[in-house]
Amino acid sequence: MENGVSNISRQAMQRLPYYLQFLKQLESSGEKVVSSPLIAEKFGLKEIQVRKDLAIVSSVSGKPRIGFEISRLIDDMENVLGYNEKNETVLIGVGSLGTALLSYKGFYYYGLNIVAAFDSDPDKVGKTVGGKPVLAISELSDYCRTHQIHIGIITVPAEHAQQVADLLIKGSIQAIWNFAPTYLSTPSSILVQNESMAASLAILSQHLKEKQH
Amino acid sequence: MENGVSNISRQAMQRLPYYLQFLKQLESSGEKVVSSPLIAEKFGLKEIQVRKDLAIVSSVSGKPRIGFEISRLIDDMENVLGYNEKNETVLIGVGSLGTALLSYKGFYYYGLNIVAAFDSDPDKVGKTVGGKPVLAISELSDYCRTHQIHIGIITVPAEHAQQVADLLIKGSIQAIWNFAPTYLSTPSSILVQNESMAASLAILSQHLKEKQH
DNA sequence: TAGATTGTTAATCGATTAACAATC
DNA sequence: TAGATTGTTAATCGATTAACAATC
Repeated sequence: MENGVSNISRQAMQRLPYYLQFLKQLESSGEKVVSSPLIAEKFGLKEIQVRKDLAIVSSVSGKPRIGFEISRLIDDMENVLGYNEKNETVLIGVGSLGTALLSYKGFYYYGLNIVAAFDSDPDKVGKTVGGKPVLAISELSDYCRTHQIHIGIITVPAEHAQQVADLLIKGSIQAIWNFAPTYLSTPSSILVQNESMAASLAILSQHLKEKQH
Repeated sequence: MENGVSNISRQAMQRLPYYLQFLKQLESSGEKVVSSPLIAEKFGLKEIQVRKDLAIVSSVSGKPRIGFEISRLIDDMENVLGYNEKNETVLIGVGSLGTALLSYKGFYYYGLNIVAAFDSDPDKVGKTVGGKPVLAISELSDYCRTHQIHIGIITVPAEHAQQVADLLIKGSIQAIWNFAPTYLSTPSSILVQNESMAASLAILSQHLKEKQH
C-alpha cells in the first residue's frame, strides 16, 4: 500500500514503455527536462492523459512551466515497470518462436532473465539455444520449485499448452506469458498474459473491413 | 453501415477468437448448440458479458432455454473476425522472429497470407524462408503498390522500424502489425497494431510485485 | 508580471454488470 | 406449467477528458 503504485491502470502501464523509450532518446540528445505536452505531441495523445500518467509515476511533483527532470523520471519509470527487478523465467517449447525469444537479448533490460528452456524432443534436450540450456519437460515442475522461478513462458503448440501450464502451476509459478494460441485454464491467483496473435489479427482485420466499407 | 458489425468493441473483438476455438472444439465432439452460461463458465467470464458478445455477433436470435446453433455461430464469428477474407501481407525483417512468423502455418486460417518477405541483408535476398521469397528492401514500396498489399508486418530491430513503416506507407499500406519494440509515427488513417512485449512484461511484472507485496 | 505547465476536482464516455420481462 | 436462457433497459464502474485554480 505504501510503496505501491498499484493504483495505476493497466492501460497506463502499457503506455509507460513508450514514454520511457522517448525519455531515453531525449536524454541521450542532451535534454534535461520534459513536459507532458511534449510527450503527448510525440505519441498523438491528449496532454491531460500524459499529465495524469506522469503524476502517478513520478516520485516528485512536476514544476509548473518547466515539467519533469528527465533522469529522475527515467528512474521512476524503470522502477514502476519493474526493470530493476531480476525476474528469472523458464521457457517451454523450443520451436521457431521459442528459439526467437531465447535469442532475443533485449529481455534482460526489461528485468526478464530466461534461465532455462524445456522441450519434449529428446534431440533438443541437452543442447543450448541462445546460450540457454534445453532441459527435459519431465524436469519442469521440480526445476521451477527448486530455482524459485515465478514466470513461465509458453511457446508450445496450442494442443500442449494446457499440460505445460499445469506443470508450471505444480512448480508454484505465479505468472504465465502465453504465446500459444489457446485459452489456459488456471487458478485465479495465477496471472496469464496472453500474447494472442489471433486477437491482434482480429483488430487489424476489423480496421481493413471498415476502410474498404 | 449495413453489413457493418462495426459497433463491436475492441475488447469484445479480442474475446471472439477464444469463443470460436471453444465452439469448434464443441462441434467436433458432436455438440449442436451452445449457451452463454456454458461459454462464460469455460472462460471465467460473466454470463451477461458473453450474452452481449454473442448477440452482437450472431446473425440470428438465440433461442431461450436452448442457446445458439453452434455451426451457424461459427460461421458468423469467422465472418466477423475476417477469417474468410484473404488478406495478403508482406513481412519485413527476416531475423529470428521474422523467420518464426514466416514458418507459422496457422495464419492462413486467420485470413492472413504472407506473400513475400523483405530484408536488407544481401545474403538473405533471393532465398526462401517458410516457402516465401525474400526480396530486397529497395523493392518494398513498389511491391506493395503493385500487388495491392494492405498489411505490413514489421520484425526489424527497433532502430529501423520507422524507416520501414515509411516505406510501407509510401506503398499505400493500410495497416501495420508492429513487432519492433518502438513507437511508429504514422498518418492517422493507418492502423498500427503493436505487439508490444514491453507492455506485456509491464503487466506481468506489476502482478508479481503485488503478489510479493 | 505574463504565460506555460502543473495538480485537482468535476464531467463525460464507453464497457461491464445488474435487473427483469419475454419465450421456448 | 416450470425453469433455463434469451434480449432489453437501466445502473455501475473505470478510464478519459474538460475545466480551472495554483505556481514557477
